[in-house]
Amino acid sequence: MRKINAAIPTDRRAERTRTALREALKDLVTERGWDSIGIQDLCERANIGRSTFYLHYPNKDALLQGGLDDLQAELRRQAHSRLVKASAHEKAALQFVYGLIAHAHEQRKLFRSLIGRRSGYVVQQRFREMVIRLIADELPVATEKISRDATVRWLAGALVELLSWWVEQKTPVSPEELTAIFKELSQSAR
Amino acid sequence: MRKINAAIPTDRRAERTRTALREALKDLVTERGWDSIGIQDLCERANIGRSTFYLHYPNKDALLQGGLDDLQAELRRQAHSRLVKASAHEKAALQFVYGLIAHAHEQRKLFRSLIGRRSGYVVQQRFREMVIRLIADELPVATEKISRDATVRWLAGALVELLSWWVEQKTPVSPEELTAIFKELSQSAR
DNA sequence: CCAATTACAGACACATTGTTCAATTGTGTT
DNA sequence: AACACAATTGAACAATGTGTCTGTAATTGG
Repeated sequence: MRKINAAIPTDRRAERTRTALREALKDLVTERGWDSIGIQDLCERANIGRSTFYLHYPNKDALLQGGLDDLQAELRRQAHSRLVKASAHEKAALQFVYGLIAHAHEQRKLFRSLIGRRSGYVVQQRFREMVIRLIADELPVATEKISRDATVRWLAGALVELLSWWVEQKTPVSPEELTAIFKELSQSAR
Repeated sequence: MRKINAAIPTDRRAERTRTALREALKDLVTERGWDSIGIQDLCERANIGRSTFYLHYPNKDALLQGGLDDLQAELRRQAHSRLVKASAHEKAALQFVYGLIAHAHEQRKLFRSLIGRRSGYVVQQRFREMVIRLIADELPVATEKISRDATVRWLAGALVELLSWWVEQKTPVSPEELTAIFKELSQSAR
């Protein structure tokens, strides 16, 4: 293993290289999914020497890590702002759900690659973990006999899978409809 | 690609190599997860020549698929026999759920590697597809406005994720309890 | 401007994959 | 038991990808 300067890049070149790589990753994931992408491809797309890649990241996964952190941060921001704007009686749980769905709608192609059939393990896994965290934050504390953890996981799995179905759908279901469907189906969790 | 005789093997040797390979897969997945397993490893563990592998399966995935197909068939059989024995008022759908959960309970370690955090993308994907197929078969035809496909995916995602949670749990929840939890949570789908 | 950092191309050893082939062994059948 | 046939084997092969290391050139921050 080599020493990686994964900390805050001060040099403009490093900055450029990294953003170029992230853009390339996003593009390629959108086009071809995760698994078929090699480091070669990334570097070519990013116009970067292959050996340069290893100066920044030890492998593909490490590169992905950063990108998903960004996505998660954005989703959290969205969820929060929507929550603030929501009227009082709308302040039910799972407000972020619509935010997530809307976001998936806007970036349909990206999400198709993120959670669709062609995506890769790391991506799906991280995405699901993210949704689990989001739900864990927003789900009201259960008083029933069913374990809260179990409910969270159950709900997250359902949401992610439903999203993955939706994103590959050809006939359009509106984000509002999908949100309604999900809430209708998942009402037992309240 | 090569021609694969995936049909019913009449020759004992073929039979033996296949079961040996499946056993090896099961063992290795349990020990090391999916990703780190190479075809080399499989053959060594199964005591099989590497070129022999390709006479039966084109790649790792195909081997896995075969195993999962068996599991699916077995679960279907179980579900059917349960359904026959069930009393009239018990004849709810999704009879296979308990079978799946019980199976996961018996082979906890295997399932942990199959659908747990350390598993690989292909495995999770194939497993989920299997569950989707099972649910699609057993879910009563919906008459409501919610798309049946959506419901199926929603339910499958929930079940798989719940299983994945359960299998990594330390404090024991019994298979019966888990089945109850799942049905309780998912009752909106009826 | 200068010293330090970063990028680069190319080459290297290494691992893995999937294919081919001739020779050998095991099987089902008669 | 003998036969024809199917499966297995090990070895060799090209192709691909990975991670490392080099010397050199370019860019940067101070």
